[in-house]
Amino acid sequence: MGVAERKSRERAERERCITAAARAIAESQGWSAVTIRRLAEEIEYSQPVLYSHFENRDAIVAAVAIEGFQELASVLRKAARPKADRRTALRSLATAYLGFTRQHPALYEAMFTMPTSLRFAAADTETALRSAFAALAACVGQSGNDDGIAVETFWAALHGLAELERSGRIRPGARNERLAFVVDRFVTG
Amino acid sequence: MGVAERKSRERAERERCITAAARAIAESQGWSAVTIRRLAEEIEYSQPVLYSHFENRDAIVAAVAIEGFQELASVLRKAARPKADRRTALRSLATAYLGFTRQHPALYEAMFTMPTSLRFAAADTETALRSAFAALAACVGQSGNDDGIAVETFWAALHGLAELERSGRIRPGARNERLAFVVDRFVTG
DNA sequence: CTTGAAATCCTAGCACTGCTAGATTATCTA
DNA sequence: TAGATAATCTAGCAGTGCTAGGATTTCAAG
Repeated sequence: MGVAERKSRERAERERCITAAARAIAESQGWSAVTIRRLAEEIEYSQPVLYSHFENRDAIVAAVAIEGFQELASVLRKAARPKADRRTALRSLATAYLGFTRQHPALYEAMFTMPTSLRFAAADTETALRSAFAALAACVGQSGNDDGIAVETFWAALHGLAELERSGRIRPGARNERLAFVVDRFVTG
Repeated sequence: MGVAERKSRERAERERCITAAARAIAESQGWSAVTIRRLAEEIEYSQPVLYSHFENRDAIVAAVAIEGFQELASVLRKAARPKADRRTALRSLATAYLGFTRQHPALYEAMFTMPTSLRFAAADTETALRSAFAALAACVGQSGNDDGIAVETFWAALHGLAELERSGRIRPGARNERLAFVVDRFVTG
């Protein structure tokens, strides 16, 4: 009896629709426009249906964030293809990271700025986050026994640049100079 | 007739109470607990009175953020007292910055994470923000004609560390190592 | 094909939010 | 003391996340 499979497939598809709608609305009108009623209207179901898929609104944001971590990991892996020297490798990585944050600001917001409960979420979060971090670590590497200090710090520098740029606290014109500067600090790592 | 002066003094005092209450509630229960009704109850006035002081809720958050920028500038200025070498100066600055973010997480959140409209706010924001930035620049300095690139990047590194640490994305135990690492990258600036 | 159970879904509503119009009260001037 | 002005409150709107309980559909057994 394939009826159970069909139902579960339809459920999965509907769940995909919910996160897709949430992401689309957030990216075009901000996360405050992502309301349960709006999402329900979008998928053409009543509001309570959403709560059979997600525990609450934050869980929807978290689901989108996990998507984001997976995509970021993929982007970083592609950017970290073995390059000639360390400088161009780091530059490629940093460019990819900052490009991602600029192309998907709402997604990045869901990943880092929004829900404080995300770090306690399902194991998916952990693995997706670790995957993205691993992509960073593979490129930044660790000199001697620094135990990932360099990777964490490099990540923090990129994240800080992304956030300050997004909020308009640093000059957008000097973007490339800052990128070159931060890469320069880390080539001799 | 000092009646007008008294009234304006009382108004200013009440305004101070509002931001103080907002800040206190935010720091103890998060910004989501800072509601207009709650603030009204706190200052023992009805809700509409708040709107004779601030245009909307965001303006209250912005007012708290400005306070934060002023305090951060003060903290950084104190930490940037002329030291022997550049390394200890940078280390003192970074320690002060990260200490501030840890001691006033909600305040820092209002300053950087929360309202996207803050950068367009009153001139007070600009001056307060510039003041804090100047305190950073005075210590980091700029080698040659980099036009503040080093300062912006250093700031971004600190901000990134603060955010990733707050959200539990990097190990809290390695805090000092990261601080030493980032300072190390910038001594030869 | 019909029937009863089970899964599915929707209507209606609660408590809360930011915000505001209009009535009410207090305050000061003449 | 009377009138005008300023200050304040009451009551309510539209919207939010979320949920209980009833209605509907779906499916398996007779």
